[in-house]
Amino acid sequence: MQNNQILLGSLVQLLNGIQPISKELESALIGSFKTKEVKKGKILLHEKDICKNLWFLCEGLLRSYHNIGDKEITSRIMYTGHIVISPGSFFTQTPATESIEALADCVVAKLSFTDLQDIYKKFPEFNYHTRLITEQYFYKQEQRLYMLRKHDAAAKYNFFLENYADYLKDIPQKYIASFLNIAPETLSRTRSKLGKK
Amino acid sequence: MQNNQILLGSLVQLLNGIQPISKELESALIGSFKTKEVKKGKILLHEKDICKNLWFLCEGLLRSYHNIGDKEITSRIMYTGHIVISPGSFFTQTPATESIEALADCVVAKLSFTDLQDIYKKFPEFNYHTRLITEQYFYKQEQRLYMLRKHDAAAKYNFFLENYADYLKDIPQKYIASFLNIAPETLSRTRSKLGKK
DNA sequence: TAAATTTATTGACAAATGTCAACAACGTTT
DNA sequence: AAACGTTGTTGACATTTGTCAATAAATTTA
Repeated sequence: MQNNQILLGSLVQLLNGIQPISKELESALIGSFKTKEVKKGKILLHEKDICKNLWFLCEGLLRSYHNIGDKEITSRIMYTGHIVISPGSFFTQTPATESIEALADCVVAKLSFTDLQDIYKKFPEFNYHTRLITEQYFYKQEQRLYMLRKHDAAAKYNFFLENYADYLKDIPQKYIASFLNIAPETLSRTRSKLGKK
Repeated sequence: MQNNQILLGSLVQLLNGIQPISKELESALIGSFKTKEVKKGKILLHEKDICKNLWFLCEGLLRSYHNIGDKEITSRIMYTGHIVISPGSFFTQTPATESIEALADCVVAKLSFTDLQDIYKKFPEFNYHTRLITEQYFYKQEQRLYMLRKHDAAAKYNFFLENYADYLKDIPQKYIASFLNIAPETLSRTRSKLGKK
């Protein structure tokens, strides 16, 4: 395992891009994150557990999913550079209604909810950074909402291609299908109509 | 028009509930908001305009909508007590891809983007409040995402009943239908099957 | 209040997607 | 390489929802 400084480089860069952070905040963050490997297929967060950590996805690919009836529905797909939480559960520290699974071997850096609160206390200016990041994720989420209101399967799949093309080959189609809210068979047919893009 | 202090009472209460705000911040906020009436049918924000204001909905009912092809799609329904913006447009000060319309006579208090930035500068602790509010709205939005992935029209309409029952009679059915991503005819039939709840 | 306009309902039908089943392709393990 | 389990594809068909049209109901305007 490489050291935190290197693995968290892009996170620090992201924060500095919003507003330069002090050396003190930077080292508090780097000191609080614990990096670890998560193998493909492993579950990072189990439904009904409280999401006690925030993860920075240094490298890899994740999906979140929940169950409706007997069906498993993929709600988000998260790739390198993402900040990962189960929003409802993390924000309110209540049991999660979704699980998070590694779709590839990952390196994640985790920060506990309580350590994060300590950082907010010591460095209130950090609220500015996370406000802007939350705003960004909010907007991204809104775009997924628009996608789901698109008329037909082809339009939804095109949204996927525009936004997740780089990860296409690493995500099993059945997960893409449930992410787009269509049956796997429909996705298969849609793809062959569109010429297997 | 009543004075700001009264109309913004519930906003101040909301903020104090997160963390008590100083008298200075409170009066800066009350001084920066401008209240006005918006009549039913009026457009608060036009698509392609930049969302230069944040509104606090003191009283009334709003919807946001955008066009896909020749269809108008209602994306959000906002009622008394909501903080209202077009997220993508307000956060980045770029043209909006949606419009916001009054579904009833409203009283709104508006705060310009620049005045808000001034408040952030003078009262950096305010980032804490807005971070938590953004987190809350984020979570609400996620629930709408879940709703759209529900199987059938009845499940979607039940979500609506659970979350917007109080406003049922004030929202034309065609808007509810597009909010749920179903045809108005389908909603009409679904309602009669469920017994006109 | 009456007329005009918009919205909601209902029926008939078309189209898209879901479901079930069989089989093929792929990946993993041995 | 063979055997296994999983995933993806394809066909047949059922189901749901969308579309179009006619009418009724409600709302707005004159």
